[in-house]
Amino acid sequence: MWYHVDPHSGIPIYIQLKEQIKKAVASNLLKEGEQLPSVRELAIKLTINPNTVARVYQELEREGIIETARGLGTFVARRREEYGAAQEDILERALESLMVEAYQLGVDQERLRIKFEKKLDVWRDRLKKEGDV
Amino acid sequence: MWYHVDPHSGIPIYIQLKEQIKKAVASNLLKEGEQLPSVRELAIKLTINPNTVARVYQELEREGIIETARGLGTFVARRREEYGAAQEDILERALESLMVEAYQLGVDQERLRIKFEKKLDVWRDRLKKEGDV
DNA sequence: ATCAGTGTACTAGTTCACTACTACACCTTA
DNA sequence: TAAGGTGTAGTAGTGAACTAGTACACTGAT
Repeated sequence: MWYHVDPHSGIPIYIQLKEQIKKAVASNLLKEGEQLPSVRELAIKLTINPNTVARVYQELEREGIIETARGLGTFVARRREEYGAAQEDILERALESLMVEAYQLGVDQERLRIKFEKKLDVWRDRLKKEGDV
Repeated sequence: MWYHVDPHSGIPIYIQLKEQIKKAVASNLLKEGEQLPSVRELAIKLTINPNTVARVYQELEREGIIETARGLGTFVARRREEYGAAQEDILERALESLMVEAYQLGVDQERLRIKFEKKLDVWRDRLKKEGDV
């Protein structure tokens, strides 16, 4: 639908596509259980190789974001609820990167907090817009 | 000093080193004007090629984080204070990535906020510990 | 059983990221 | 002006990342 990809951007095609799908899922544009376009269909629409789409789907499946069934298609997985040490660690690093980035950009802490809160609100709205189930 | 690097980690050496330096600057372990180890010195300590270190320094200079002078050495630059549309954009993306990541990890918004605040405090402490100038 | 849909495996080629070797250019001090 | 420090430039090789071509395997409906 709204997927698009630029082979000349320097960023690998499969990364571009993967990020778009991840974001779509996280912002509830793609809802739980919803079917994604087939490997071939998407490949044709984006004029890329089916294997490239397949790779994206495989990686997303390994990350537990989608589920795929041979002969049937690919679907958005149920959101995981568990939250262990590994997740904790990843989030920790992500936050640290954000701090470093902000500093490098010349953004002071107060400004960062405001930005963060604003973004959090936006996200909350997106998730609530079509309350799932 | 505390730099270390693993050639077998899968992550490029120059990325590892660059991130360490960026983080050191952002957390005020490396202060404004402070001199970094020379290309050769660091290369020998880490048993890597001088050019790899040089690449790190070049990229960091392009990002405005350090300043380099032929024949003299390399130094931590003054922190930039300007804050334009480009910066705004980068920060925006960083925040968005964080939201997506958190969602994927199964972290709800409230928990994310708490984590964020905690991290912000840690960072504030680091910056204040040796108030510059 | 057959068909038309789905995802998958295998293979291979091309590009480029990454690192290293070597030699050069600049600056400061004595 | 010579020496010893600094960063830099050019070149090259190895390997892996990325994508594509082609053929296979599974599923559900007819």
